[in-house]
Amino acid sequence: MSESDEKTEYLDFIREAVAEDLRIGRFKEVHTRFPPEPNGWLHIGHAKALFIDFGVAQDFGGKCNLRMDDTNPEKEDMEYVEALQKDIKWLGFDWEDRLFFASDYYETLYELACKLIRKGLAYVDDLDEEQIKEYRGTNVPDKNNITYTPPGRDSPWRDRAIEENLDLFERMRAGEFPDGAKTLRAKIDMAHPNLLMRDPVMYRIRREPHYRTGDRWCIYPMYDFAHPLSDATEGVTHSLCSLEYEIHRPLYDWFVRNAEVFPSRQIEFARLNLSHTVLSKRWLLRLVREKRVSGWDDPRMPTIAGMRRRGYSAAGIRDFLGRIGIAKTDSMVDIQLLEHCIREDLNAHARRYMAVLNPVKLVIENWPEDQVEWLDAVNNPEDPAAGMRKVPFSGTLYIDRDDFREVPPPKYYRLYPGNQVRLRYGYIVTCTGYEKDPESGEVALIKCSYDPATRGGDAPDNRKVKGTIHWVSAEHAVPFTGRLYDHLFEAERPMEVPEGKTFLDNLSAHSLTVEQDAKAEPAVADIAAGTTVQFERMGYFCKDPDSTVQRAVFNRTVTLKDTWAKLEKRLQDQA
RNA sequence: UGGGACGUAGGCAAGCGGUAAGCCUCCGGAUUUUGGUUCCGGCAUGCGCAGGUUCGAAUCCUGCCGUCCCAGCCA
Repeated sequence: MSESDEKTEYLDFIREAVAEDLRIGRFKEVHTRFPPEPNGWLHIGHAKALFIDFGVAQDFGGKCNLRMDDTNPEKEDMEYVEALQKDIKWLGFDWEDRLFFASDYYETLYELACKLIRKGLAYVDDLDEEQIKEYRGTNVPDKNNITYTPPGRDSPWRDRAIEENLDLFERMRAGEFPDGAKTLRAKIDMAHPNLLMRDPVMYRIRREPHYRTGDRWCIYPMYDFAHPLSDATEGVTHSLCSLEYEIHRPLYDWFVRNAEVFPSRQIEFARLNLSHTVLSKRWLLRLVREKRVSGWDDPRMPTIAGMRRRGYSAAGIRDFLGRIGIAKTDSMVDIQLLEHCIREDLNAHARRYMAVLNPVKLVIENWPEDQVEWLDAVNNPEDPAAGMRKVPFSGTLYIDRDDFREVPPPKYYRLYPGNQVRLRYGYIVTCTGYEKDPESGEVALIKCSYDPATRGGDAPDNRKVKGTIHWVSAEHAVPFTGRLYDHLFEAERPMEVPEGKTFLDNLSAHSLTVEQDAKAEPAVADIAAGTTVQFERMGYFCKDPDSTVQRAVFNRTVTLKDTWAKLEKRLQDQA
């Protein structure tokens, strides 16, 4: 940025705060972290956090760590650690050699807990779960049966001697007490208006093997204690997290201050909500467990793995993340913005091919018998460097059923009896008739005549041909399965359901349509799994790993914008 | 109820006392061998509401209303 720039570049509120911290010398550098718990797959909501954590560090010349926030042995697994890394890497974020685990800090954390005990700021409590809740003074109904929050009461064990606490805590670690028998609590203020400050639990006893530390520990630190101190041991300057942790900040600061560690600053932003889907591990897990989708990487899932399989590009996702902004307002982003970003990226980079999803045969009656012509086709009109390819043309083709009508609706300018249309890169043809299957009543065959002077699609006489449709030569066609995906939920906000219903009732009935009989031009056979291409006029498609040598499977990533479909619907609604 | 936050267009989101950026959606129109792309144009006399301060308020003050979050030995 030159100094002559009148307008300073816009900084979101986090970058503004970070810049200020640097300016006043609160920190000398910027160091952030992305702290997932390895108990689920990464979704687009996490990607927003990733984008902020890594983005802020990068913008200020700092670093961002990847830290597995694994302090709960009941839910975490190495499988997730690996999946998480794969997805983060794929999205384009690089933590270099800084992959850390909160579980590596258990010893440090234990020492810090002892330090707090020695300072008289933590104690071993014998109260059980129910009692702790009761003493905390929450959810108490008053005489009018309205719940209110009276001040809590001190635990009878709150004033144990320091030596006794130290001894008990050591014995907790040594495994002398059964699960849940004792906890270590911070001694703060049982009358604090913020319930989190009413002597929060720091350690619980859980005899559960941890995926990394095995059975070395039977006590595990709680998030509120472990997180600020993990940040501190990594020298994290800015601990960025979502809004629901705002209320935890006083606690975060309390631990930092009293444990006398590096003073990381927590800043909260609004998490992402996306229309027509759900973004919570709990609900996504339920979709998987109840087999409403094929797995965490089902192309309909808002997981990164799902989007990758669907054909979304990392660049498109990153573009989206950059456009939604960062603020503290609870908001819900229209999924159409995501789709727009994906289309924009794919439009520039995806190769074009011709493929027919729902084929109907078209015969050119005046085509020389058995003749095949290999015509030139552009690979990507947005990118001349992508070059050209040859496409075989013959007298028997497939076209999409939707490109022919027995009686055309208003404004329809594709094929219908008497009308002419251009076969892309091929010839201009005129529909001379059609045949129907007597059983089904479906159109079985479309007859056309072609104009030999229009090879390649040009009209030498400059006649106006409004429609251009795609096609596939029948004898050269490569069969494939098309999986057409749509929004998982029809409702914009799937979680908003009437009494007695659940979000599962909002699941869309047509989030997946399978086309078993699709046909593509021969070049499609060479596409590698995982590659996203455009099937002209139909949309972007990604070759699925389920593909076999005999049969390719393509997932529809996203449709092209379809002005005609919109127009037709409007005309139908009017009628 | 107590505590913590947030309200600018259909959806996001700038704005930081000088007269409402931008993006998506939507609606027009031009170009087009993808009804795609691209390009032009339209879309808040108004910033949750009501008062107040000021020459001037989305920005400052007061009061109200609405929405979200917390009340796990989850993170």
